[in-house]
Amino acid sequence: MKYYLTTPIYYVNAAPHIGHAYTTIAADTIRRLKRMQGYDVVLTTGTDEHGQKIERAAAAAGKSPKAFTDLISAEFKKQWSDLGLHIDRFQRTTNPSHAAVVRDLFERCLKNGHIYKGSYTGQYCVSDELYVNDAKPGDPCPDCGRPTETVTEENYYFRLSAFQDRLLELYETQPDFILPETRRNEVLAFVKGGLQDLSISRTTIKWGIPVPNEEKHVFYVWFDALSTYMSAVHDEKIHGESLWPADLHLIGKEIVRFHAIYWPAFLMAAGLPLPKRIFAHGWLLFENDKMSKSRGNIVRATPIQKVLGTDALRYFLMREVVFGQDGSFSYDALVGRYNSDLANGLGNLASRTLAMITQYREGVIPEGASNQQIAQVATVITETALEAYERFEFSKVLEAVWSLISAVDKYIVDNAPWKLAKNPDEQDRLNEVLYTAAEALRIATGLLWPILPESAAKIWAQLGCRKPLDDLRTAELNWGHLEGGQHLGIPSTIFPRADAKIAIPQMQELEVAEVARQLEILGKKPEPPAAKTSSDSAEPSLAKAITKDGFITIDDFGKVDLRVGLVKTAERVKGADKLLHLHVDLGEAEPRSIVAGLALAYKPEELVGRKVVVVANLAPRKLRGLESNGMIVAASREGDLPVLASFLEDVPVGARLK
RNA sequence: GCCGGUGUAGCUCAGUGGUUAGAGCGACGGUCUCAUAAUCCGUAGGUCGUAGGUUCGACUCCUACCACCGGCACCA
Repeated sequence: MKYYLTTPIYYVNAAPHIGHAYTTIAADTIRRLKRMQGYDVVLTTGTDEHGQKIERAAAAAGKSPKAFTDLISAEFKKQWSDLGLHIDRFQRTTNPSHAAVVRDLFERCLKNGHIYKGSYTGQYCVSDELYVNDAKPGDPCPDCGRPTETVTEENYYFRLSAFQDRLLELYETQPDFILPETRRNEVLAFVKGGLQDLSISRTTIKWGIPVPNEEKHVFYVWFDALSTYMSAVHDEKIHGESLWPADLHLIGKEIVRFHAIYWPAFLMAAGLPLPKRIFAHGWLLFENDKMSKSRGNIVRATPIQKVLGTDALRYFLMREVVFGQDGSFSYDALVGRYNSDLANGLGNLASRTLAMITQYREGVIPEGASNQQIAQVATVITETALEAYERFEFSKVLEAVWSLISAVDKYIVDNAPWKLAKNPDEQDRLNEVLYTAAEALRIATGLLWPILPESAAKIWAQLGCRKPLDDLRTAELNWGHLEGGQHLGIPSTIFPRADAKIAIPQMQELEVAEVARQLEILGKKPEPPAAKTSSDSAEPSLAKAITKDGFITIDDFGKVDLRVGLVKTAERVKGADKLLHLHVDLGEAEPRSIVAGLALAYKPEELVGRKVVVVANLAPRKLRGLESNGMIVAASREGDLPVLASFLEDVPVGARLK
């Protein structure tokens, strides 16, 4: 039986970080689990390399798109190999074999009448390659906040609207198509709300896969990217069984819609088999904050690996985070888990068990009976762990295995083999204790292999087991498979205790170096995180006004009429979380009516009587039916609340800023 | 605004209509000595978000409210 699973293909506008690693580590774990269950497993990952954003990033780095994406794609590939992840296929959207599959998917949909040509005039966000319906010229992008550009484009459209019923039927008949259930409910709500046709081509972009028989069109990112799941295993078979459809798409929760709605609809339209399951995991937070570029709190995997080892990272991610929910990363918690669970728990049990067999039995695992209670415990726990694995409940798997570890620790103390060793009449009992401990350790190690492949292999070898863990099958986790008479391997410490005071600064230093290295590869100069936002976000749409040197002229600035205003009234706008309706005195005949998105940051009463900076000559517009004549100036960073510009000294109402 | 989720010991979480609400980690005390100053044993007195209600009895059921999170809408 084959089992085909995928990670998302990662967008090469950023270098790999712990979030990418989280998904891919989980995929590697599932891959090993399925392997242990006897499947012929294939795991695919890759890189998503097309789009205007990449074109621009490449240009900024002084490289051709191809050279740029080659470089970053190689970074991802290297990251997985550094982390010891077993990747079977690494697919790139720039791979020629991929383009053929995309065109084929398109032509099938076209032939079946699910694609038509239409045209779109409106606002477009270059950064997200997103059409922003209902936006006006100059409006910012709903997603990233960067200014949108006005475009008129002829596009190919996918008739997504026609698939509402079939999608709902899919979710109905296959309740576990989307997991966890909260994600399924969200998708259901979204689809029930009605689906709009989807534009699947772009003429504004050159860097992409050309649409068949078209000069100007290239495929839109999702039509292109999702197809890698098929192109990576195109027409491949294992023992006569086709790899497609995928058994599992492992994704992050931010891309559920594309995988659970668009992708099955594309495949239905093309008359191709659908993937069997989509599992969306949660986000990794940094000390309960969202990790983001603008906060500068993104963590990389490599520094952790270098200081504590890959398995420490894998263990932490799988144990601390409930798979499917958001979880939080911190260096303290990482080192805490490492020391208390890995060093004191698993590592120490291996160490004491092997040491005793070495000292008392010259490194040979004794023959004879084993303790029935421990055997029973091991059997039950193995069952529990395998069931939890089946549901991808990795933290429960680990809890179960650790309860076996503590049962064995207790058993050892209760039986005090060091006392038995001194008594010639107790040699049989000593054999029993040593064998029991070793066999329990073997089973725990086998169960842990999918999550801790490196350390499991070490313990396995130290136990003297020869068979590669990759060939271990779940049936061999039954009690009693350990051979008496087997010679131990060479002992070594698996998880040396870490001193948090040393390890954490070490990781943080390596982190700084890694960030610098990645920035260099991306062709960006290292700069302090706080300064990054402005250069990042401003460039696209100001391009026309900005001169070659990146400066505007005094005349350009003069066009903006900034005035000091006094807030006279402020109230919340009904039905909008973020909006406040203000009346602001600019020294004119009447206070101006201005609607501002400040409600999350300020209470209405905090604003009344406050002096603010107003863009006085902004074109009027209506928001929620309220006239807005101007804009309140506030400092804002992506993901943060706005902070009003204000004055330390008193200034008269109506004064111009220049 | 609509829909959904969460709120339990310092931290991470489990939990059931009913005697004194649990686990792991951390902390403190003790113990063994095979072991990575590890193990093992003992100790932790937390208004089970707030306020009501149903009930003989609620942490567990209902209602309202608060906080946080997510989706959608709105908006930026």
